[in-house]
This record gives sequence, C-alpha cells and structure tokens, in this order.
Amino acid sequence: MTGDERRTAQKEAVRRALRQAPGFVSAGELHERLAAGGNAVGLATVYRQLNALAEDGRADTIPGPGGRLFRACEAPGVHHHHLVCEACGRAFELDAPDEAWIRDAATEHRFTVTRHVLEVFGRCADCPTY
Amino acid sequence: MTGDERRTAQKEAVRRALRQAPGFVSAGELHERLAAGGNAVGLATVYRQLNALAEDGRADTIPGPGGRLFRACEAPGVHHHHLVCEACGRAFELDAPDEAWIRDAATEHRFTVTRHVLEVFGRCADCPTY
DNA sequence: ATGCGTGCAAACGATTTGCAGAGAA
DNA sequence: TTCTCTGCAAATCGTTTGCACGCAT
Repeated sequence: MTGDERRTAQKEAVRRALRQAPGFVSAGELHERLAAGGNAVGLATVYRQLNALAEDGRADTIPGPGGRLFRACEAPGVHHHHLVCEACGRAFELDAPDEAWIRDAATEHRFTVTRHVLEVFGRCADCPTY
Repeated sequence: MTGDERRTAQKEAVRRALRQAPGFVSAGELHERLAAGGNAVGLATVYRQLNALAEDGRADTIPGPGGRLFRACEAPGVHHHHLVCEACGRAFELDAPDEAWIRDAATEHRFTVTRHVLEVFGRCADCPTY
C-alpha cells in the first residue's frame, strides 16, 4: 500500500477547468473546454480525475439527463443537495436542514441510513417559460 | 385520428409491478421482478412503458447512479417519502415534516419549484449487515 | 382486416478498463 | 529506477430504435 499521489499537468488542468466552469458541467463538456483552451487531455483521464475528486468530496455531482454533471466543491465533505433548473440545467447548492429528522425517523424504524437522495426541480428566473 | 390506446397484458404487468415495487426501481430491476413473477416482458417494452408513463406524469423518475429510477406516481396531495431497506426491499412511509425551507430556498434563488424527490436508503433491523 | 404493441437484436451514447508507454518522484 | 498517471481503443452498461410478426380492436 502506497499513499503516493503525483502532481501532473493534466490533474491541474482538469481541476482548474472544473473550477472555472460556470455551474455544473458534464465530463465531455469539460473535455471540450480543455481542448479548446489549448490544454488537451484524454477523455478517460478527465473521467478518472472527476471520479477521484467526487469520491474525495472535492467535487459535487448530480445525475442529469445524458450523464453525470460535475462541479468544484468549495466545502469538501459537507453533504448538500441541489436546486436544478429543468430548462437550462443550472444548479444551485441547497443547505439541508433536514438531515436531523431523517436520522430520527430512521432510528424510529430501527434503520441504519446508508444514503439518501434529494433533488428539487424547478425553473430559474433567467429561463424562458418554455 | 389516432387516439388509439390498446390494452395489453404487458402494459398491465408493468404497471402493476411498478406499483408493487418498494420506492424507486430501475428499469432492469423491474424487468427482473416481472420475470421472477412469471410475467416475462421484453426489456425494451419495459422501457417503452416506463417512458410513456413518465411522460404522461403517471410515474415519477429520478436520475440515479447507473440509470434512471422509476416510481408509480401517487395521487396528488398525498405526497410523501420512503425509507427503503436496501437488503429486503421493504419500505416505510416517512412524514415530511417541513418542506417549507425548500420553497424558501427556491425563492431566494428566484426559482419556481415544480417538483422534488426524496428517498432514504438504509438497512432495516431484520436484515444482515452484509 | 387494420395497425398498434411487442420481442429481438443491433445501434447508440456515456462511462470504464486493459495495456503499454511517458513522466514525476 | 520505480511506479503512478496518461492516452488510446476496446469493453461495458444502460437505454433506444428498426424491423417483422402477433394480437387487440
């Protein structure tokens, strides 16, 4: 077992691109952005990086139509949910004051909570009604 | 005029299976349940049915890891959530105490909320830890 | 008889993985 | 040098679609 983590140009590029991206982006989108910006990175590497970041809690992900969407996470390790615009796909973070009652309700049923899903969908102000 | 809607055994089977399923299920899962229950239905048909139901608003869907998840749409007004055991599939109803914060947060972002989804997964006391 | 619904299998898009070589330590 | 990371391409997974036949109407 080695706790080795190497510093590479691709990692930097992916993380920077993710941070600079507006809102949530798909892996493919990020890949295109990188290529367009002169920092070509293999698509597989983009996926590997994003998965690693997501797993470490350094990136947020929301499942969207046609694939997962990623976004740089400013507060690592903090679980939160999202408010997603059904039209433009943009998403905002939500504070979730509901964690407590979930645990309570679970305990009441002698449950051990492993995970939960909360997604709020709507229409943002900038989007045409249709 | 093509207002034609035919009544078939497969449609019935899919809808019944969806209604009997605990919480959200994937298309593949539903397909297996049907096969296991003696009502074998083609996977493509399952997808076609689920998509049709979702489009008509007769089923709810949430994007999940590894695919979309479907659930029979409950009658309007009886909106509630579930606590689902990942092992035995049993589900309990959860009262959603305060969903006002959702609307508040949405308003804060100038969002119009159209719908939201919450599912809690875990282990019930009767099921082995693994 | 008419034509929608089904099943099968091929097609499809998103993501993962095997493997050999490049590059950081 | 050692060993992780990368890139490519093939493999995989979930989902959709084309086509011919069956069955509800």
